[in-house]
Amino acid sequence: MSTNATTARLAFELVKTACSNCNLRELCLPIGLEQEELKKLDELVSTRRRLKRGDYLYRAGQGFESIYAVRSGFFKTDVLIEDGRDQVTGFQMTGELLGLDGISNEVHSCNAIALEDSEVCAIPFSHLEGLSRQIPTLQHHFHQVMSREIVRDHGVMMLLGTMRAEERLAAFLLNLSQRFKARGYSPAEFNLRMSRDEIGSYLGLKLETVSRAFSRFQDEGLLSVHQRRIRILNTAGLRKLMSHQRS
Amino acid sequence: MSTNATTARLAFELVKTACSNCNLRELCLPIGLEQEELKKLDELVSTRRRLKRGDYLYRAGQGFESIYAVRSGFFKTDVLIEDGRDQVTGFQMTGELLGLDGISNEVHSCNAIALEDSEVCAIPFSHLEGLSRQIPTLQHHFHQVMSREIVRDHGVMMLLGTMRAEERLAAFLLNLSQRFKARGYSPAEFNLRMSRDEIGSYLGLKLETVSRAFSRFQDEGLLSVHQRRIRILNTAGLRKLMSHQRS
DNA sequence: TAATCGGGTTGACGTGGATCAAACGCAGAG
DNA sequence: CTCTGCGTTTGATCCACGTCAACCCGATTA
Repeated sequence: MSTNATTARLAFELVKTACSNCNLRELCLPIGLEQEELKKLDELVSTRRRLKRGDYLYRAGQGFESIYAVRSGFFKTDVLIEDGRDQVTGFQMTGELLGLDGISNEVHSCNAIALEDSEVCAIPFSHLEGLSRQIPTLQHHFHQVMSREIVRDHGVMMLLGTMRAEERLAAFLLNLSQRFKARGYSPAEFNLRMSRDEIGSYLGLKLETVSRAFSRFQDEGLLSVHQRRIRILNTAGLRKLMSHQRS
Repeated sequence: MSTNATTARLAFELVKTACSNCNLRELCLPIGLEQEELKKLDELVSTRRRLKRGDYLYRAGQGFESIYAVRSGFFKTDVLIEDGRDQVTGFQMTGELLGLDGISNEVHSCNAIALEDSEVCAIPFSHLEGLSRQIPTLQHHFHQVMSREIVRDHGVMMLLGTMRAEERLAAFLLNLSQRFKARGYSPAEFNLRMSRDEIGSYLGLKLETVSRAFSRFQDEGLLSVHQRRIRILNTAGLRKLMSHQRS
C-alpha cells in the first residue's frame, strides 16, 4: 500500500470521527458551537468504540475516565445490589450521553450494556472539563445535559412512585416515540430493543405485567404489537390513559 | 448610631456571609478550594435568603437564575403533574444544593419548600459558570455534585422499583441517619422534619403504610418512635432488613 | 422435518399495600 | 379548662400486581 493511500485512509478515518462532520451534531454535545469551537471538540473525541449486542461499555466499579456519546445503536444502564436485585435505570439512544454517574467518585456506579450492535464516541472527561473552561457554550451545554438527566430521573421517580402499571407503560411508549421522532424516525412505528423483562425492570413491574398491559392496549386498539414491533394507533388514547387520575 | 458602629456591623454581616468563614465549607461548594479561590467564591455568594417553615424557595415554572446552598434548615422538593398527583423528589439538609434541575431549561421543574425555618445562600448560576472556568477545582467539584445527584436518583429509582415498604423505610432512615452523622449530629437520635405523608410520597407509599412500618419497627425493637422523634436502636437490624432479598 | 431454546403470552391464585373508616393525641385558640 | 383541628395510629376490607405454572411461537440447530 502506498504512503499516499495510507494517508488518505487516515484522513478519511479522521473525518469520519469528527464531531464537525457528524450528522448528530444537533443532538449531541456540539449543539450551538461555532465552527472554530467544533474543531477543538474534534480533537478530544478521538476514540470511537464499536460494541456488539450484549457487550458492556463499562461496568459498575470500573474506574471512570470518559463519558460516551452514543453514535449509533441502543444501550441500557442498570444497577445491581448485593442481594441480587437489579434495576434498569435508563435506555440510551443515538446522541445521548452515557457515564455521567461516574463523575462523582471517579468510579462507574452502573453497568452500560449494548442492546444492539452499537458505536460510541469516547470523550475523556478531564479533557472535556479543560475544553469547557475555554468554551462557555460547551460548558453551559454540558451543564444542561447533566441537569436534564436529573429532571428525567425525577420523572421516572414520579412514574415509579405514583403511576399504575398501564400508566407506566403508556408513559414509557410515548417517551420512546417522542425520542424516535426527534431523531427523524417514525414516532408511530418502531421496534423495541429491549425485552419485556428489561422494560419491567425499568418500570418497576414484572415481565408478566408488562406483557398483559401490552395485550390490553392491543385489545383496546391503542397499539398493534407483534413481538418487539410496536405500532402506536392512538397516541391521544395513550396520553389520556397515562394521566388518568385515581382517587 | 455612629458611622463606625454601622461599618462594624456591615463588616460583621459580610463576614457572616462569606464562604471562607462558613463552617459548612467542608460540606458545601467550597470543598478543596485554596484560600485565594475561596475569596473569589465569596464574591458570588452575595445573597442570603431566610425562609420560614412552609415558604417556597422557588416554584416549578419560575425562571431559573441561581442555585441555592442550604445554610441551615431543611427542605423538600416536589413535582406536580396536571392531574393532581405529586411526588416528593428529595429532602435537602445543611450544605446540600438546591435548584440543579433548573439548569436544563432555564426554568425550575419542581417546587422547593422549607420544612422548617431555614436559610440559604443564593449562587447566581452564570457567575458560578464564569468562576468555574477560572477555578478547575471548583468546576470539577460542581460536576461531582451534579453527578452525585444523578447517582442518588438512581438509588431512589432502585428503591421505588424493587423494594417493599419496610425496606424502603429502613433505607430512608439509614440514609437520614448517615447524613445527620456527617453533619456532626447524632446518627441514632433525631427528629424528622417531614410528615408521614411526605415520607410516603418520597417512598412511593401511602401515609398509613409508613405509619404501620414505623409501628412494626418499634414492636421489633429496631426503633423507638414518638411522633417525629426517632431513636435508632438497632442499626444492623435495619440494614439487614433493608437488604432482605425476596423471591 | 423434528428438537431445542429463549422470550412472550395467558390463566389461576395469593398477597402487600391501598383504601376506607374510626379513634387517638397533641397543640393552639377561646 | 374545654374545644377544635390536624397529623397520626390502627383496624377491616379490597384489589392491582406478583407469583407460579402451563403453553405458545419463532428462530436455530440437528
